[in-house]
Amino acid sequence: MIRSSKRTTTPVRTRRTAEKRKRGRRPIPMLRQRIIRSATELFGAKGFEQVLTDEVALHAGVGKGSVYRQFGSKEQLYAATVIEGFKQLCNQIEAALGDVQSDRERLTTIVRHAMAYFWDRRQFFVLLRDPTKLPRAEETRYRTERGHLARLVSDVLRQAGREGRIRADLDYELLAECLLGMMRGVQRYQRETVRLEDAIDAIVSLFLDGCKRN
Amino acid sequence: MIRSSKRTTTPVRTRRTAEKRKRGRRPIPMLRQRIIRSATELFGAKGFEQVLTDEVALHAGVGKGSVYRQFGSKEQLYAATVIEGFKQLCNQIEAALGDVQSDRERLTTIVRHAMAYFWDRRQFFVLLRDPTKLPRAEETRYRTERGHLARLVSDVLRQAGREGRIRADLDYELLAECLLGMMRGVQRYQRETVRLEDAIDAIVSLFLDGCKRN
Amino acid sequence: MIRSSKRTTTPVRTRRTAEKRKRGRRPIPMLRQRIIRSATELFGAKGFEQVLTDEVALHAGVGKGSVYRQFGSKEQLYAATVIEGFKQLCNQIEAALGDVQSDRERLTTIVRHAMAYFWDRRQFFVLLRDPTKLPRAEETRYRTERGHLARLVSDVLRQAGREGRIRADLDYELLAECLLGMMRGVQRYQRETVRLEDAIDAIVSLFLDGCKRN
Amino acid sequence: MIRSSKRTTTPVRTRRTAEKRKRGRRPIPMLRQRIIRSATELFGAKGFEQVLTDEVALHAGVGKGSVYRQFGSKEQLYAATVIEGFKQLCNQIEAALGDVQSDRERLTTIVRHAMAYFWDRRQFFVLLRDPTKLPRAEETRYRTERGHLARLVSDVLRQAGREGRIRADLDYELLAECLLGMMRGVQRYQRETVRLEDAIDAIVSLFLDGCKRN
DNA sequence: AATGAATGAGTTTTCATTCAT
DNA sequence: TATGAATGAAAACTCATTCAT
Repeated sequence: MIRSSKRTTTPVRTRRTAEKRKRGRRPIPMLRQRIIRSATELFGAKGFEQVLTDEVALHAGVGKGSVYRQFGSKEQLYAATVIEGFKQLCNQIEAALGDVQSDRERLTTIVRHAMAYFWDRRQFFVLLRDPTKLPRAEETRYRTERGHLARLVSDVLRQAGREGRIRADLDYELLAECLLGMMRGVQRYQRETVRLEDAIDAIVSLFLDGCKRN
Repeated sequence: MIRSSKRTTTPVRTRRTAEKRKRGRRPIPMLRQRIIRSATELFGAKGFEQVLTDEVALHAGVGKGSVYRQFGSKEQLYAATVIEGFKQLCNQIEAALGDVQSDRERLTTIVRHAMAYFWDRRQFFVLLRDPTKLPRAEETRYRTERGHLARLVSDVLRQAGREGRIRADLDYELLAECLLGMMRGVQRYQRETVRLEDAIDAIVSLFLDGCKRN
Repeated sequence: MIRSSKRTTTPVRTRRTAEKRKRGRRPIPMLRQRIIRSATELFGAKGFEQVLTDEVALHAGVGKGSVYRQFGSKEQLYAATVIEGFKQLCNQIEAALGDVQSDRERLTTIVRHAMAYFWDRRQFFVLLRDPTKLPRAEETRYRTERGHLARLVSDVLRQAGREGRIRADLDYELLAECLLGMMRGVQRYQRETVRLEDAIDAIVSLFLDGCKRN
Repeated sequence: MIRSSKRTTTPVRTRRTAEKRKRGRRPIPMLRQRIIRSATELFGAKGFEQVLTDEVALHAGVGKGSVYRQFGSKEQLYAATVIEGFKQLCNQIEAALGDVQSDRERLTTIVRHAMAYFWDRRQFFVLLRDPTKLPRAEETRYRTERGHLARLVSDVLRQAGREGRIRADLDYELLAECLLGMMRGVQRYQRETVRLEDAIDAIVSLFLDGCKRN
């Protein structure tokens, strides 16, 4: 049955029982979390179509029926997984951004967290092929969360722009996608040939300064 | 099976045209091309797993058996399709680069062609999830062609670097992937909100100059 | 996957009946048996390649998926079917041999049961064309069971030989195959023209006494 | 193109040009013979369903279309092949029987030739699964030729019976099938463990004398 | 007449989803 | 409620047969 890794979760729960949200003994969400965790791992590593529902259930130590009870369909499970991933990542980034001031460091923080997150989930850059197929609610949440990540970047830019440190004639949303795209490109095609820290640095530098000798 | 090496055959064919292609039903002229064209369209629009072999055959106006006779498997058809696409794109770019001098224009040429090519083939940025699954020969050709595209970019950079117009302390291969990644990001997440020409310009400018006010 | 070793499990099952078979939908009682029964009928009548997996499922009143869940492939289903058939036949024969003394009657018993068994399963004399294609375990079990049938014959002969009632200079294994071969030959080419009892008698007499006038 | 083994045929043809039948430059039958020869080899070794029409054509060094032009269908090619095989075998046996007198030697002659013939064509003992599927004409010819082989045996028996050397109360047709069946059984299940000459001897002895000590 | 490229009906197999317990 | 056995629609692939040359 495998009932795999509960890892460090148990002590954590003890430590933070106070945290308002969802700590109050809901029987199902635990199970839901386990599934999402497994799904993240598997989908992230192999991509949507390469993962069987059975695999997720097995890996989560959960009956396959439960996966369907919780998520309704494989597609929705995937959506939930990706959404959850974005949420976590955005939370991490937001928390980390609190301490940081300079534009370069803010962007480095974002890039570092995102690249680290996707380093083991390389397939998540692929994302929902066709969010249109999702139930309306999921589609919206998906777009929202994915947008959130992009907005974290564009917000940094917008502020820098407003405060005159970067050019003001730019489309910050577009630039945000450029930054995310660079990360993906490096992730996919250069992960074997470059050190993560160097990649982060190269990306941020390119983004801020460009290639031109100045 | 037969169908083998076309590489060095070209001169030979010239020599013995009379003896070849004699027995049996003559191949339908552009059959293989027709299939590739349909496959490009369908895979490009919907992605590998969303396309049925039957669809490709139907769309190409060809029997399904012919698809398998020509390509052996759906996976190999996909590989052939993508490889062919890269080849065409690279050819186009190389031809177009002939006329162009400045770095900015060279990069703009590359970006324009690539974005135009993928504009209707958005799924091709996804590419082979797992080239490992291909027969050795296909895998190699795939890596070669994909590499070719990246090299077109890095070559421009390298030259510019050598000639002192851009910084020399950069990893040009990494930067090439950044450029391609930006294109993909914009393609995927901003195609509804931005005009193609603006996107091209934004990407090249960002790449060369960065965001920083100078 | 699970489904594993039934051999030594029997005692265990008795011990822990309560804990097992608890979770999830309970297996449809004789599902596997139902499939084997249908497969026996169809394969026996028409031979391996003439039977569709769908037919077996339909005939068994079972979903096609269940056939694959239980047996993994058509080839393995066939193996299981033949093996099961031999087992049953050998059991029957062994049970029937208990009561019988004379060599002639012992052989008649074997021949009668075997011919009756194959009378409706004429294709089973064909057997596995190429047991090599089976998973190792199945191949072994197949050879074992097929050998078992031959050994039932050769054992009778060996005993008769030891006790001096038949010639001692004979290769009993070879003779066993001769006997089985005769049954098949008659089965296949004379079933329309002879009564079963006469055939049995003719075979046993020929086997023991030969054609020669004495 | 392979144009395979013509072996020792060429000299033989030179030697016996006189032989009336079909030596007179018929353009097509040559081709037909080549196909039948290949088909015999392949069907004999692997069985009907394991052989592809392409294989036969390739092995015969002939276009696949020619196979269809000559035989109409794979099923009919198979029939022709088997019929031809029986014909040859029967001819050989009849020729060889001319010189021989005693019953034992006559049977030995038959068994030796048949076993030798099938030794490399083990699948031919399987024969037509369902001759009913053939066009009427082929079905008839098949039954005739197969019957011919059996009759060669039963004729020997009949004569021996008439002349009082073997028991007269026997069904000679049935016995003939017994003899052929024994050959097949040994062929299939004992070919690894017994020398051909010993098998022949054992079969004939069993057939004539039975197992019983006399 | 001979050839082999093209074809598509027919099969096996997979796997998301359902459902009895 | 949670489970995993059962299901069958969907898909890839094969190969006997056809047909243009």
